[in-house]
Amino acid sequence: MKAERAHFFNFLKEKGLKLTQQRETILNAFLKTEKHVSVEDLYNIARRKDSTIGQATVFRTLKLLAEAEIASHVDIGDGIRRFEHRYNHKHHDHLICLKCHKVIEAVDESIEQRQEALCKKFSFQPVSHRLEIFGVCKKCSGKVKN
Amino acid sequence: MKAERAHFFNFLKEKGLKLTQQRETILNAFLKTEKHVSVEDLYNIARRKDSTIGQATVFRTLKLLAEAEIASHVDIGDGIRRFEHRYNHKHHDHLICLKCHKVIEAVDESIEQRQEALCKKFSFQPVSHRLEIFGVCKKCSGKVKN
DNA sequence: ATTGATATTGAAATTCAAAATCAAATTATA
DNA sequence: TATAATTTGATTTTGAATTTCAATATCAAT
Repeated sequence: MKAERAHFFNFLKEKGLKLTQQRETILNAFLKTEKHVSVEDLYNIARRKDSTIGQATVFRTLKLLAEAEIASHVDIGDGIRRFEHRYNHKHHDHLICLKCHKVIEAVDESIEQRQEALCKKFSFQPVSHRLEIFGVCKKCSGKVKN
Repeated sequence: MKAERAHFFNFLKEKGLKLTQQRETILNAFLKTEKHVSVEDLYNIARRKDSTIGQATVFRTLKLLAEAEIASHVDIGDGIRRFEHRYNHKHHDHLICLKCHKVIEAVDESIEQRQEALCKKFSFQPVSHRLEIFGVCKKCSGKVKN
């Protein structure tokens, strides 16, 4: 978490951008949560530290965090853009529960390898990828109804 | 294509819905194109057959086609919902070119199998999944610039 | 073919997240 | 601390998705 902060401060400096209280507050809030947050989610969290922070600033700071490769987008299929930690986090796939909306992060090396092979087959140079599996998690499949 | 039409007509009947000229025109237009179309794309295509058709009807008909499992959603990452053929089409992954936006459809059985295994590991019951690989296609990577 | 109950249509309005605007406030550098 | 540049937050705007509603079309039963 120290490293992310240093990385972000450096990123700002290199871009000629300024380190503001708001950006720091928002970064800290983002780093502290392990959830997949939307702009609004993080806005509500950050506001607890500084009630004057605006949605627009959260929106813009998340964009910067994505540029700085500290955050990345996640789409869990509900049309709302969410963000997750990226800095020093390995790529992973998502298992998304359709009932409780929990998101499980999973890695499978052999899937990754097969993807590479698939790309080679089409002479396609992969830049990024995403795998989302929608279904019912263990907890929810135990329940009788809903 | 005959089969899809029969399937859709049957779907409508079972739901107590009506077969209208517009729905038929839109279905035909959808079946004829092999592209990944947005509502607007299909609206423009369908309008060539019947200039009085409205966007809302195309929107609603595509929704019905998705319910009837004739169409399914594709998200190529630009925030616009597109649709592709689903009826009697096997599940496939997408290789999406970031430069020319071409979409390659690919299937890899071993990836599918590994996904199943991954779900088992988490006692997760998969319902659907999607794999999108973003990168540069063969054609575009040959070019010197852009 | 006609009827009548019900579904559908298209134009327009609404919704809602994402993005842009702008005057006032803040920051970094000299 | 003065200055130039960036940032902020309230607000507005955008644009795709979705809904509304009065007029129209469909279809099963006459």
